[in-house]
Amino acid sequence: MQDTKERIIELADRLIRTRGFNAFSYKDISDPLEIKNAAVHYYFPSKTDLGIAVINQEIEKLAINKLYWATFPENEQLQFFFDVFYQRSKQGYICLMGSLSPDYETLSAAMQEKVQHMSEDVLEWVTLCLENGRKKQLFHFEGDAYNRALLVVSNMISSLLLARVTGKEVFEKISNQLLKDLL
Amino acid sequence: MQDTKERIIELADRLIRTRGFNAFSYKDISDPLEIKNAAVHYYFPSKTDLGIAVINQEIEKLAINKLYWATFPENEQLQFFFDVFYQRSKQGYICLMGSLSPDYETLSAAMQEKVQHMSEDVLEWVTLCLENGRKKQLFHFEGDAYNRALLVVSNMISSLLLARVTGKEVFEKISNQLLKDLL
DNA sequence: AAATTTACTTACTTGTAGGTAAGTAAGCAA
DNA sequence: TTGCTTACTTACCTACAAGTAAGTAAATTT
Repeated sequence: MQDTKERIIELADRLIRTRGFNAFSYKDISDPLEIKNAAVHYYFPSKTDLGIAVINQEIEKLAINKLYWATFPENEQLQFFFDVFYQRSKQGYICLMGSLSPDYETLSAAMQEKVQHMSEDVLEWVTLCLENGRKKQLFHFEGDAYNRALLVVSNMISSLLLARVTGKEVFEKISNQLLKDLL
Repeated sequence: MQDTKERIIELADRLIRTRGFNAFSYKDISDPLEIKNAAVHYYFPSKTDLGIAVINQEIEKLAINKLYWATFPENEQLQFFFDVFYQRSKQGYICLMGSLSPDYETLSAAMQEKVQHMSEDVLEWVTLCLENGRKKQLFHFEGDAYNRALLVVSNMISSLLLARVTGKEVFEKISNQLLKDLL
């Protein structure tokens, strides 16, 4: 039953996005899955191990998406990217970066490294997407593509945060404004 | 010694910004101040009371700043606003919104309300600042001022988050890009 | 001078956190 | 069929979380 391991990661992912890494316990995982907390420790000896598994899964998901999106023009690629966040906003979830970066100082060195890795991955992809899109005249913006990518990523992260507090319509308002500025 | 109460709020504020609301305990406050944890409960019976006090202080600080800034032209007002965040980024602190919104679902109803209040306050001010600044031709942007304010606030929040993970230079890159787009 | 309030401390409680050691039933491998 | 591995459970531990009840010394009010 490798199934259990995947269900633990799945639930941990949801808990990190909804409550935060420091606000869920092994009990929050073992109870709904109807196993004992020691069973969670069996697969993930420490909470750090579990956190890392969740981040790794996210990094892999991005890698798969990147491959799939690569066949489309850059403006559509960026739209796909936004859609990932849009789906999350509808569920009331935030993204891993938005959840883990506030807790950054409380995370183990190993988790901090993974969080860094993930953010670099995302920023690198958005930078390339914007850069290539501009060359093809699909995007129009001034300045360094990396700086523009920072703006895009930054807005994705915190529009999910704001959406939770001030209402879900906020996400669409921010992403529409962002796109208008770029196209 | 009303002093103790203020020092508790001060330290709680720092802990919320550095570690997160769910990642500090009364011990983290009582130890450095060399008092007992019950002394913290004396001033703030529950953790929620303490959280609310911290948010209230922030709302008051903004109110004072708003009054002071009002005598300046809007582009300078916005620069002052950015500077508040810039100072935080240099300290490695994040803002209250960036810290409390990921934990939003785990907060008491009373704290959730306060967080909402704070975010509405900030958004209202930035919206007015942008709107008035545009009328005076100090800002140049397309679309609704509120949507643009969302973008500005959203970037302030998450540039502090990103700065923590990918380096402090990120804050300046984002805010410079933002200002360039507006001026 | 007596009563009350302020600003705490002492000493506790209950609950839960993350984690571990030892056991076990079922499956598979030699 | 014996032994090893997998996938857990049982039963526990230590640490600490938030919170409280009762006490107290000093200051303030009446």
